[in-house]
Amino acid sequence: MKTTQREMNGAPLRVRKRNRTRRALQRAAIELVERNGYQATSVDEICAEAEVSRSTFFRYFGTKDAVFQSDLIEDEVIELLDAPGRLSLQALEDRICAGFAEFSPADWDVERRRMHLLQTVPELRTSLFNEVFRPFPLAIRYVARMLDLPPDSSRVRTIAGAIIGALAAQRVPHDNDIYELPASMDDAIEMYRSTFRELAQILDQDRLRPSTGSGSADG
Amino acid sequence: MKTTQREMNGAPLRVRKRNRTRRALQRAAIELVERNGYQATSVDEICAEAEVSRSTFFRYFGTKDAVFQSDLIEDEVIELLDAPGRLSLQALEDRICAGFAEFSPADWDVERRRMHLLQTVPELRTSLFNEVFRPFPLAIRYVARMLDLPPDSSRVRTIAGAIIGALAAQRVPHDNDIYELPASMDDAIEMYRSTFRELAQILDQDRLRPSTGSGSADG
DNA sequence: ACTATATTGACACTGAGTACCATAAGACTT
DNA sequence: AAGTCTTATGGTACTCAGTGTCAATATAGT
Repeated sequence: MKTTQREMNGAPLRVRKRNRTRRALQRAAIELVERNGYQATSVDEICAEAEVSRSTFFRYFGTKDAVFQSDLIEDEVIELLDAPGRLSLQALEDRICAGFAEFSPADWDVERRRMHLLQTVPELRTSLFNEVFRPFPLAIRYVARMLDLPPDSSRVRTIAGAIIGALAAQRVPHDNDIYELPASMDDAIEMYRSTFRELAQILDQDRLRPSTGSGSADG
Repeated sequence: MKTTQREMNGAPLRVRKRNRTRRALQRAAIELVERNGYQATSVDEICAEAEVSRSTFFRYFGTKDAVFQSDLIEDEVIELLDAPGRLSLQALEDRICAGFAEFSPADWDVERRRMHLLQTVPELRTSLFNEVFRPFPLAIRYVARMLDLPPDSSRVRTIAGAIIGALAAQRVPHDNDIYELPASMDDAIEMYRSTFRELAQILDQDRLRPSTGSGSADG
């Protein structure tokens, strides 16, 4: 048996404390910015609210806006999408939605408020960009495998871009509108599935593979 | 006649000086960052190189990274796309490419180096994001008019997102690849046209309009 | 209890961005 | 050509984000 001092709850105390500090900072940051705005909230105030020192903040999050980046998704999704298996738009949809299923309701609440901030606070556009385009290489690989084409081919980039763009379109504000995330996870999943249905409709799936002779110049 | 002190060259001296200062700062910034990197280049150094004061820099560009944002495109393109006329993917392509035609070769050289920085310097991802999604509201309006659907409909968002995404895919780096802009404007235009051809192929244009009865739930 | 290591807090420093004011330079008037 | 209004510029002083270092503390394993 390896467990020496660790409590029964899975992870060792150090790790649990680390996670607690991390979440405390994230929650404090979100609440303060919701209340007072992004500019008006200094890192010092966030630290005071979370009861840790300035140094600690920057040790956890390299920058002020990093505290608003999600750390829930992605890692599992990446494994999920790179894993072997059936390759199709439908399978892609299923795998993405499966990723959501791991959210706890509490996580989802934080996630919603966080996303709301990303959309409304201009200074956080960077984070929004990262979240939108982080899946891009992933999409490239997936589409390339799906169509059995090289990942750097023009067609693969275009299709992957179209898919990412269509999904992002649900999250990127245009003009001054903002798009609230759905209240429940189930609604969120339904939103994604709905987008995929749209996508499946507008894509000419019979012609996704190159029709051998279109002679595209491949910039 | 309104011209009193102004020289013969069109714009008044003030405006010409302003443009000169602006371009001097942009050129200095690009050259310094190309040489020493983004972090290692301070605003003070850029000012020294361009021979203006710090205050002036921030009066021209609110932030350090704003000096790397393009001010050549967009305004004309917006008018171009919002203008009445034939509405189709082909027309969209033509109008976008027409926007490029206004670049001078010197402009294009700066533009290429600028875009290269945007792709390689992580700190400039924000700018890249802005450039990529600035046309988004425009695309929404255009697609809505093209399909005669309300701009906030789910289908319009999805299609506009797919178009923007496909175009952006040519410019957004994935993994560690970077994508050089074509050396000549003509090549650039050809790259865009090529992407539009791909897009036209993968989109099922017969089904872009809602087929009256697909009953999509519209998140 | 003892030791090694991870975590934290405090301090000092650089650079981005803001506010304010005095001055210089362009634009228009007579 | 001088006078005046307006706008662009430079300088100073300030706040806050972000980095580096070091000593102090808390935890894990023995």
